Amino acid sequence: MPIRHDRATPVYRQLANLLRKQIEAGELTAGLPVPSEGQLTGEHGISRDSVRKAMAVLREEGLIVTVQGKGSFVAER
Amino acid sequence: MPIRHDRATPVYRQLANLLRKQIEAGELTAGLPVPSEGQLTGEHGISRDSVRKAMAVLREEGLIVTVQGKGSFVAER
DNA sequence: TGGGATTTGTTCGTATGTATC
DNA sequence: TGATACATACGAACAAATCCC
Repeated sequence: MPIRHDRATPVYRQLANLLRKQIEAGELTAGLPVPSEGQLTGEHGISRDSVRKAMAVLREEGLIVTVQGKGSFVAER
Repeated sequence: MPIRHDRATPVYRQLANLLRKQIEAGELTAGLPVPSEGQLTGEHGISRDSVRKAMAVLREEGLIVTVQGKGSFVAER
């Protein structure tokens, strides 16, 4: 499901929802990296700003852990 | 002409324009290296980010070729 | 064999400006 | 007014390739 510029749900929330589903479905595995900011901006055609906001949401939910210079990783649970 | 932080033309575009002129004027010769990222950041007082964006522009224009660990070189034509 | 220096490649961190809704 | 979104710009850390001694 592509991300839309629709006024109902912000782009960054759509991405956060998408990634959350992939984590819960096990498509993104604990300990392994989530696609990088660059990857996600390219894949979805959105700005880095929106990607980072989405990651911030997941980080606050405890679903990912982020390390400067390395990437974001699916949290162990 | 020094590079300015002016909002009309981004820093990285200014540098791309500058280097393009030097290539077209033959001041930077085919097969020889373009100044390194470190050189360009120092000379112009701009960030590596901006330098790399400028190089990306010239690379897409086919004016330079870049090799990791070696540098960027003026393309043969 | 090894290590150090240089250079580009990749990643996240932060801030600012602009535009839109 | 505030939230959203994009672009620009600077920093910082880490990774990989190349070169030389």
